[in-house]
Amino acid sequence: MASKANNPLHSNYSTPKALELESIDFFVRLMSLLGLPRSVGEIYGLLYFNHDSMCMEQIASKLAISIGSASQGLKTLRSLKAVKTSYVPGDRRDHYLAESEFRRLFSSFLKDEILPHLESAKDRISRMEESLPVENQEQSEFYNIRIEKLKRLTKTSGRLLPALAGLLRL
Amino acid sequence: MASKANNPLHSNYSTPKALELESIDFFVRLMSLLGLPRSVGEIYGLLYFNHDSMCMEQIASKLAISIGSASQGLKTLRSLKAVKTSYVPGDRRDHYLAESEFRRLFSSFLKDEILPHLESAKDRISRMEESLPVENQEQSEFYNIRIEKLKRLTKTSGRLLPALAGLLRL
DNA sequence: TGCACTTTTCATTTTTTTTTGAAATTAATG
DNA sequence: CATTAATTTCAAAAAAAAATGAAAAGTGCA
Repeated sequence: MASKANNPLHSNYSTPKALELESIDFFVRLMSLLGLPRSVGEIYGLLYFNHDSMCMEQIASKLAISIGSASQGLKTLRSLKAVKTSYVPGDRRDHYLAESEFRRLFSSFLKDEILPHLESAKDRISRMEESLPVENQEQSEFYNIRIEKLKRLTKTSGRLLPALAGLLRL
Repeated sequence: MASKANNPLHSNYSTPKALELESIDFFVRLMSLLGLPRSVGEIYGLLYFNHDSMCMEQIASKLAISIGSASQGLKTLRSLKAVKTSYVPGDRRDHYLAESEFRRLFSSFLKDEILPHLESAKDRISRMEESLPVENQEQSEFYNIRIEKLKRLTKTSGRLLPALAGLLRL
């Protein structure tokens, strides 16, 4: 414990409680908007205002969640590039810091969660075209217009979303 | 039934089964991406390739869902302006058609689901600023930078999202 | 290599969300 | 205005998602 006080890597400042709670609240809501579980938001919210890195056990006990949740949540955050690990000499545990560039988080999110759906949407639209009735003129017209709109939707999304992520240099 | 065959408002064309299934599949996934329940996607997917309007009972029985689900789902779709009702003479039931302009759907979605969160995020950030410690210089610096990033995130989102909805004139 | 510690995995439990369907409400018709 | 049809509501059931925690797997150090 004395070593921690002397270690320049540890500032020993603890986040003010009220700030920490607001932060957790903020990110729980944000992550839930992205369809991510509560625990992921809690972990990121906790790390976001923490000057020092934390190991998994600290995170779990501070948030009063299980180590299973913490492990899963950190895995998700790592895959989103929303946390980075920091090396702490003399400690073999992994230590985590929040990646405060949201752009990374959003662009990984787009890549992981949205783009795969866009891909499969294209396939689905192709299958729709194959299943169109050939006979009736008036009727085909209606179906073609609808399919055209779906194509525009996927095309526009495929262009707009990555551009959006790029704009988010916060 | 003979009256239906003679009624110009009813084209009597039924959507090809394969097309209908692909459509339902497509919109179930899309709606689920927006956090909306399966039944909402099913209903919209069914209506999207239907030339004629359908009443709630028809929708529920075609999709094999309860009338409770159908009622709830249509309520959601109405609030998103994703369906419109059409008047059918001599029938007191409501009849529904898909609104095929996705722009409406997305802009209502933004207004209903996203913007309220942005509002409350602003309040939360204000509270964070109030709970900052006044003492330590070095430490305040860190917190201020983080809070600044949150502000930029909410400001950028508040500008970008409505602009995005505008761009979606599909 | 073997030990001790750390992290991940995953079957089970808990919580949350969605669906159901019957009762209540609303609205149209004779 | 009473009857009947259509729709909504909502408590309960079912399904889906998330959290738990103990066992398994991984990892570094002596």
